[in-house]
Amino acid sequence: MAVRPRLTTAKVVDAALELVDEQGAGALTLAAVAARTGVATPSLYKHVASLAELRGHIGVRVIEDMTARFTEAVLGRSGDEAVEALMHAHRAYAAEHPNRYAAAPMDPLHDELQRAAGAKLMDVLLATLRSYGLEGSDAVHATRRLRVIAHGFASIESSGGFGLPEGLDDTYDQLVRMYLDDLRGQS
Amino acid sequence: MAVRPRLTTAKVVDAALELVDEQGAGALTLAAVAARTGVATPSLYKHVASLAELRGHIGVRVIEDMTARFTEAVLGRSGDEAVEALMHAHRAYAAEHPNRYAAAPMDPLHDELQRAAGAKLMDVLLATLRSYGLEGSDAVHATRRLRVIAHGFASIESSGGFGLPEGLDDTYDQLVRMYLDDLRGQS
DNA sequence: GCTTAAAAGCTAATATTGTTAGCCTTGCGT
DNA sequence: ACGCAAGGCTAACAATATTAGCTTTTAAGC
Repeated sequence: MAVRPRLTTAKVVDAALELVDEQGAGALTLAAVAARTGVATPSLYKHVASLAELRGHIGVRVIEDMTARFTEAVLGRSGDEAVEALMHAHRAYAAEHPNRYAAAPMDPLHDELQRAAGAKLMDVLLATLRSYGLEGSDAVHATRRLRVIAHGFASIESSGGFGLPEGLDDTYDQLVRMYLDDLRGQS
Repeated sequence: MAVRPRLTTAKVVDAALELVDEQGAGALTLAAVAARTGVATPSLYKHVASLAELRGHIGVRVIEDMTARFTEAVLGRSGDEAVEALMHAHRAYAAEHPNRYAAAPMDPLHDELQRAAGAKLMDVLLATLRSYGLEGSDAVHATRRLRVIAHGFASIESSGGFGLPEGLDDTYDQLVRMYLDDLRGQS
């Protein structure tokens, strides 16, 4: 055989994400990833310690992707405009990759990679709220409220929990406005 | 008479829920349920069509439980008081059974049982908002916003996604107040 | 009271998956 | 040129979901 294009952990995660996007988290199996990467199943263990660890990598990747998207959305904006852009970027990501979003765990606390990725995401949220001049625990609470709304909506929408998608844009706009009003009133 | 304590679908679901509560959704296996019910694994198929169907039953049960709790919480109250009671009941249920809550799907659309259970839950939400005099799509949007907040918070809290639990009561109170203010302002 | 048929259990068997062990080859560093 | 580690492979094992078919119990009808 010629020079084989060697596999890497990143490529394994790529294939796994494709699989999840296309067929849902339940279809994430080492056998399927192996088939997609053109390799025998046990060979994957040279790049990934276990299926559980692969899931962890997926979580990290999703958080990193979201961080990148949110950062881009927020660049050059501040105040309400930035918060709106951030929240719409959140919804857009979940809408583009519903299975992936549903698969990513909300508790990135299992290993150091996840913790670090989660911390970076949190930094973007905090920075986005910076112009509101929130201090200490006020900033923490405001960040949590933002997460609750963005994740709550994305979670329900991406799993089809709203039933008919009719008027969902309006619902989300109302949520964004509610949050902004609250930020203002809280002062 | 109960010459022999026969197994029933409900008892299988009971055992499955215990298992999920104690060891998480990942530990839900037919073998484990069989062990807990004192029966050989294949015998479970006399009461449940498949593991997937068992998961569906679990979803229905969770929705029914929540409906009962919410109904009780809301009885004899109206307006802001009712909404507060409902939202706190939601959080309490998820906090008492975090694994179960995380395991229950947000899209009860797979079979008729799930759809019916979901509709009943929705009826309670709509009834709770009745005293605000919302009509048509306004009521739909208000219900959705309520779900987003309650589920978003419960989802993150039950999976440990908030990190330190410090001040979570305050965060939730702020969310409840934000929603009530929004309901008022929307009028 | 006896018969019988379905309900509910069991064992055996199969396919799929995660995982480990051990071998073989390739290509890079020296 | 050569050795060795990285990265692939096959074989093997345990656990699981699921199916098939047998046996026993239960309850109902006569």
